[in-house]
Amino acid sequence: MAKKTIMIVEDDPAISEMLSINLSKEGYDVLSAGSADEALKVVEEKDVDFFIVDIMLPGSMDGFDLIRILKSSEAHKSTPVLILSAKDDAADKVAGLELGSDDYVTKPFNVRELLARIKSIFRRQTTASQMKEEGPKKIIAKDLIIDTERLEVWVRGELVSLTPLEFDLLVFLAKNEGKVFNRDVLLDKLWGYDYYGDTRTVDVHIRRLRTKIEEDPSNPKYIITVRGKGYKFRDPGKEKND
Amino acid sequence: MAKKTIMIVEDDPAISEMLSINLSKEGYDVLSAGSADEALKVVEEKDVDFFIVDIMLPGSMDGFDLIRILKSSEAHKSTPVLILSAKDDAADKVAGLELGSDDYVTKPFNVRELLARIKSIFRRQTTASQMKEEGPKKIIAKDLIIDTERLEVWVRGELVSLTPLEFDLLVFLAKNEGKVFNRDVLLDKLWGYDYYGDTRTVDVHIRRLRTKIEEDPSNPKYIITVRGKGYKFRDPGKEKND
DNA sequence: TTATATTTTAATGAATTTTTAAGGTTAAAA
DNA sequence: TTTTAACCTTAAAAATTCATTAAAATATAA
Repeated sequence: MAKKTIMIVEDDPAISEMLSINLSKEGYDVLSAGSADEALKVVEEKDVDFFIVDIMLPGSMDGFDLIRILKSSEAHKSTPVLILSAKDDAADKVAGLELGSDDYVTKPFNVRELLARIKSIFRRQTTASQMKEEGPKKIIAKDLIIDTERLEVWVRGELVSLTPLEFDLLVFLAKNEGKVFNRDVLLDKLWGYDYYGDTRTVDVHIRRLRTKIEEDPSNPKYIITVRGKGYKFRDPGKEKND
Repeated sequence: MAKKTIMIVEDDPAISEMLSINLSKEGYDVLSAGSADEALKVVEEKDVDFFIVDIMLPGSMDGFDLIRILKSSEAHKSTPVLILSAKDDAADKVAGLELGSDDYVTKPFNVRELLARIKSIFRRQTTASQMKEEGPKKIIAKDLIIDTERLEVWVRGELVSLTPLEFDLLVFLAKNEGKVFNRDVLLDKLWGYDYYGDTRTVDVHIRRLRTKIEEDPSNPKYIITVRGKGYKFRDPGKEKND
């Protein structure tokens, strides 16, 4: 059987090169691109059997856009795609899987594991469609409805407009109703491991979220502060502890 | 929380000192070494939680050698390492990443960013260890329910509000039901090894905890004083033993 | 590009938590 | 009984954490 060709689409040259070295060592042919545009150009000329795609890419297209284009092309509609991402965000993961990606790996990753996963994907390269459902499409908590499919949030019958970050934050907290998350965990989950900003930035987003979904933002019913520990989502409709 | 110790391995005293001052200001304990040899000596005697390593070092070993040795030791195989380098060389970066370093910063660097990166590396380290949650999510002792996920405590059907320290103290004692801890051990476990305050401060927190969870705080059922020895948690539901 | 929306930083004050300190109480030893 | 050491209790000082706002920086869309 001919050598398989793997394309890495990743803007960090260090990661790209490290992957390239390791994949070559494993016996794959490797192509690299630093952006989605570049990747599409290369794909025109070379045969690619597998894509490793970073979500965060420079330029007008991100990794999702690239995957969308690839999957809509005749040549690559069933070529495996593995997503690399800085954040372990369920929404991103779902989005990727819905686009037809085969795996989702969070940076920083273990190289051995990554190689194993690639091998495994090649092995079971049958009809993929093993999309695992992650939670309900709609989250309803009292007067709050979060539609994760339409990306809409309704409060007391009104559609409210959230920014992407606010939406992700709300969905993450709501999907883990009751569980307390400290700021560091939230930064990792929603901003990604390579976020170098201030931890207080979480507070500000919580505040803005509250002004949008709470009746009285200073006395929140949904997004609760657990002093010294973090924040949690509460469903005011549910009764006490069991 | 205990203070983290960062070791700087850098031969340029100007850079070393500048980093040292800034890291101290951020609340870290700082150790310095001017060569790999020196670093290895210090590591024998002191606990180090993070290494900042310059690649170009005087003597027979360079930064890569040092990292290789550290990573092969049991004590530091998973201690974070940040590489400082004068050249923004992809090959060096790759080599560093392959050795297991966590970040790579090129001189001259922005101090603010460096501090942020260190913080971020610590962040994902702690979140990684938080993943392996041990013990049950709920601790139940007679009329007392401790929910370690929601960070809630229920007493006789009522939700009581504890401060972070009170909560941690209660969880620690309850997880070790029956075992007696003296004040010094409690200070070590809950305040951190570098706490230099009064040992009586434990009494005060025990007192406040009792007023919140005990029916009669002066005749406690849950948090028992063992005179001359310390405190222990008891489950009044269980039968007594000698 | 400019304009607009979003995100981050920074700074203040308020509220809560933690520590200190000091006198009171209790239990065991002298 | 007296003494002593350990513990309890309370109040106030000190430190920390959070909410809030506005402005600066950044990203996105027109």
